[in-house]
Amino acid sequence: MDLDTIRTFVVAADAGQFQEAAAELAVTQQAVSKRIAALERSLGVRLFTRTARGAELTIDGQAFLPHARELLRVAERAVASVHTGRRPLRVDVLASRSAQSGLMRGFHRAHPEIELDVVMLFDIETAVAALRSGAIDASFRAVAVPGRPLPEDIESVRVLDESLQLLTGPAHALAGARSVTVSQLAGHRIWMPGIVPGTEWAAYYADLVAEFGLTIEATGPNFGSDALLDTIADTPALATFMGEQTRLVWPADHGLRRIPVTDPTPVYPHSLLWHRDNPHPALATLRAHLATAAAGHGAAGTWTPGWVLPR
Amino acid sequence: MDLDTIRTFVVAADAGQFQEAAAELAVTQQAVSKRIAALERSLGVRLFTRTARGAELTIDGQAFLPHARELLRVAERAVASVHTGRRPLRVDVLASRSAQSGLMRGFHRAHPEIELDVVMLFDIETAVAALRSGAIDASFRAVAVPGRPLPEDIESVRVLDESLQLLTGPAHALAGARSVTVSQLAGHRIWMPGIVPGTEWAAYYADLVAEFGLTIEATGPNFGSDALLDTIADTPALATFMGEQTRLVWPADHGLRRIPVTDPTPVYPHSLLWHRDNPHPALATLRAHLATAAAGHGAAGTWTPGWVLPR
DNA sequence: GCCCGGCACAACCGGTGGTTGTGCACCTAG
DNA sequence: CTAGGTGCACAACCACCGGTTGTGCCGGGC
Repeated sequence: MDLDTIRTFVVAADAGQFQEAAAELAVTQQAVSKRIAALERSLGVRLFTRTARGAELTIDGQAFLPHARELLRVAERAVASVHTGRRPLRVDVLASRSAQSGLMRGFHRAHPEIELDVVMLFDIETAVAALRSGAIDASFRAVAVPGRPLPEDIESVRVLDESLQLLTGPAHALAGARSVTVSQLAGHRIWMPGIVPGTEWAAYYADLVAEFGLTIEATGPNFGSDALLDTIADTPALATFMGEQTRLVWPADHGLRRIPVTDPTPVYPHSLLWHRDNPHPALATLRAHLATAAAGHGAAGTWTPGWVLPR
Repeated sequence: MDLDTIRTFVVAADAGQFQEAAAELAVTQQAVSKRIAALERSLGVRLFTRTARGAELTIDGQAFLPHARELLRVAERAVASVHTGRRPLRVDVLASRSAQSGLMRGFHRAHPEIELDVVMLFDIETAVAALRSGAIDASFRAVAVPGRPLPEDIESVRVLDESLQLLTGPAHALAGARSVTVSQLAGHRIWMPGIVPGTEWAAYYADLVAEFGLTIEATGPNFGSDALLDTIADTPALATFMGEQTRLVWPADHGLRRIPVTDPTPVYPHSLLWHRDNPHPALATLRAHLATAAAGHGAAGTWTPGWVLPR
């Protein structure tokens, strides 16, 4: 199916005749006739009834028309999404089910008129490069990693502290606990496949390990969260960390437990990053929205790495 | 832009390599390569970075991907809309801004999961034929026109009584009235272009004229509601009837007045029609919805033609 | 360093989709 | 009733798009 054909259908439906549609599309009447005939053949229904003074929509044609218009609208938005200049606000998040996506959903609910595109970059270095090049407009990252200060043309504001929770299977030694302290975790194996050395999240967990003497294993390839949850559910000796706001997709609950961690509660500090000179009008709206929506975090009894800037 | 190309892009993005995408699409790797290259050329951006073990999305590619998926979803729905068997519920309404559209909007709000297609047929005869052929699933019409009884396989229920209002320009003699009685309208010219003899709405207005001695002119071609409103606004001697729930689109208010009519208030009786044997599951939902939403009409002091069945 | 996996380029070819030319049906005016 | 005009469809022709096969190049891994 070809969008030119769809457009031809819409123009012909609006014009009420093929002749005029052909003129508008700068092709011959015969070409319009053939396009419509091909579309009708591929759909298996008649879209127009041909009359002596034009062509009018059949019932099927009337039903199809709004869908055809929608198709053209979506196509236009798709093209605009990669068109430099007045494109949707492009935001980099950690993962599609992370707390950051929750923030973006909240922003979308508050400003449904603002077009958004969400991408997921590798690490803060990639994100900063993308911000500077204009490839993205904003990024959620943990900032101020030692040895990797933000360039001065990149600004940031801390928008959300997310508590970490322990995720275990039903047979894990701590599965029955209402909550666990960090010191209780020493000696337990915590498995976090997919941690890549050199990234800002690796730095976060490295600090967590160093400060509290935890055992975090990053071994094995990351086969996705499904495989991770599968293994956690079936392996009594393994647990993992997960943000409290992470939305798990777990068809039948395999007995997974989400257990709060205390004394102190490790929190992951999400900051919004943007380029000082980014002119996208929606960026200011996003910043304003997050400024209001992000209150009430950073409580006592929590832990972040020492390099995290105060709020 | 070709939807096959879009599908190729999505499959390649999911697969992470052209080779596998080609196998899934049953074409050669070279064909995929050419399709992607053509898409990139037409969009003016690079969508994939080619690596030694496949192709991964660029930032632009990541931004484009959800739009591409949406495009395929919309295309699928478009095809389904004309596909016999498990297609959206297809409802015939009088006009896109009529009270019936309001009912359908309410239904859609109550049941957003039900797919709807709205068409506008010529008159009740066409609608009944379309109901019997299965081309539509339901129709809003005024029923029981003399000499045109419903076939026994078509069922109906009265769902909404809509009061008529007088619409005048600012210079009309009645423009200042808070309300007018039907008898006051005698002698005034009421203009309703587009009334086609033989239709059920023509029968309604014919009865209205006969009963109260009004003057309704149906002269002149119907150039659409914009042209009608334009003329009404500028012509002191002309007024027209309009349903109280009709949504007017009138950029800058040209001083149009909507004046209630009383003693009695003419109301247009909207009934829902459907075929006795129509198996569409959403049809029962629509009937149930309208049964609850349609209460509180049919008040005293209103008028309908004698042939209208009691509620 | 060699092999292998994966993408791109080249050459070739068939079919799709455009054009011009023409016929036919229907409406309308005289 | 007929003649003319309008508008769509069919036929023939042709160019180019989009597929194939064949091959080269690049990068990673044993």
